[in-house]
Amino acid sequence: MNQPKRYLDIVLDIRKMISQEKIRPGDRIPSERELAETLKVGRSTIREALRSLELLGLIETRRGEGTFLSDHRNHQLVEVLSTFILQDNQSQKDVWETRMIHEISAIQTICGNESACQLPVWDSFSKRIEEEESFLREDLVKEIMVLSGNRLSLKIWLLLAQYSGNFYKSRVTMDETEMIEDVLAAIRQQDAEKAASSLKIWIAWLQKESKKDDDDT
Amino acid sequence: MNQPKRYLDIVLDIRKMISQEKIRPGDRIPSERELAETLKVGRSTIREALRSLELLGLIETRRGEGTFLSDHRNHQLVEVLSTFILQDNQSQKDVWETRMIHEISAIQTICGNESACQLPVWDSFSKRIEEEESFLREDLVKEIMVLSGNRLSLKIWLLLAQYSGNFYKSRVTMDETEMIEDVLAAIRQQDAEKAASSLKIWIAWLQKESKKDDDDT
DNA sequence: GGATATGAGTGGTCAGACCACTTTCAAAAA
DNA sequence: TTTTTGAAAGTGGTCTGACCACTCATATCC
Repeated sequence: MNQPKRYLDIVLDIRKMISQEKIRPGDRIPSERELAETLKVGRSTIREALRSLELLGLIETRRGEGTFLSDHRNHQLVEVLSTFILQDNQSQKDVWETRMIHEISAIQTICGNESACQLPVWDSFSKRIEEEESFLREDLVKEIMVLSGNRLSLKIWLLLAQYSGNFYKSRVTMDETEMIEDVLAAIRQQDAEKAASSLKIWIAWLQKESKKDDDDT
Repeated sequence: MNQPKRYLDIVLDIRKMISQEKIRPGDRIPSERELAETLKVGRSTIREALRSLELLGLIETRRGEGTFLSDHRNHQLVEVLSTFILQDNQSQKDVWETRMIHEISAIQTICGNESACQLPVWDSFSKRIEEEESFLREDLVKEIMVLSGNRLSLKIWLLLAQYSGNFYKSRVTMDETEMIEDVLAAIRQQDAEKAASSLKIWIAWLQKESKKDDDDT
């Protein structure tokens, strides 16, 4: 009789307890020793359940204080999973493409928002280009991702950026200033269509250059 | 000095070990006692790390046999998470939106591929609608995701689908057959523009209905 | 040769012991 | 009286050692 794992029951018990006791995000949940006693299991079993929930970002533990129901702002789950998922050598192409999916969607979202398009940030990038004061490629794209307002998409994007090699984290060169200006101009004009296509062109160029770098290595 | 949790290090250590030893899905990973000795920590700490990974569906344990690397398809994550996480309106919205980003991108990719658009799968869905033989919403969208050819995007989508509640996993109703037919028709015509907008309309409707369900609960 | 018993190895669970840390609150100092 | 101090209680973090239940390979017996 291969009985189901205790710690999984505990996970459900804790969930039930939380809903019954009306514990809200940020509230403290009973201590490990307390739970062990009321649920009539060993403390280590309780801990296995709690550690699982913690890795999922559902609870938060502070030594000396207790265990708290998380307000699940942090999906650290995604991070852990991705490091596992991406390790089976997914083609670099998929990473670039997927990151681009998020970037294109973000820039289109922004173009639908007038106030976002008229932010001084965009002018500041243009100015830096004019004055030949370089900046990180990532900074510009990150601005777009943040302003899109989708925090989950931003998280995924940040993750993907890590897997895209160092190229994305380096500075813009003279060769690409024109493409970047196209993107910035499209944003100012709130032209979602043009913004998307300009961004695509830039990213495609970046990907090609990035590949060159890889071959050198 | 509030040092970081040991078990989190262990999670990373195990991941490193997996990639270094070239352990593939289905393979056995070292026993708990072995890991405890080589990583120089107590067995209970190892277990906390392993239990976490198990809840994520990354590993699978069989009493008397050992611990095995899973092919990350596990479900129990779904139930636990869906009941816990995402009462937060904003993050729920983000999940839907992000999933849609991937879906729209996938359908556009497909429309650029003639052979994919003329697959008999699409007709089979149409036929089932005509004959009022229902099917799972997820099945149709999953087909789109798979055919897009981006495995990373597919994996992220699968993850997000787990967070999206049960609604996506239920069957299509009469109310939405027209919207679905629009999508299928656009695919057949390889009209990326129309396919994207039709899909958007359907998803928006789904999201609204899903919300109704939540309110009832 | 085939059925059976045994033992080694594995995960599952528990109890108890420290440790490091935080909070609390009463006693001591101002 | 007010402030400071510090001891105690409570918490999570970790380790150890001990069983249990189970699987599997091997040896043993018919």
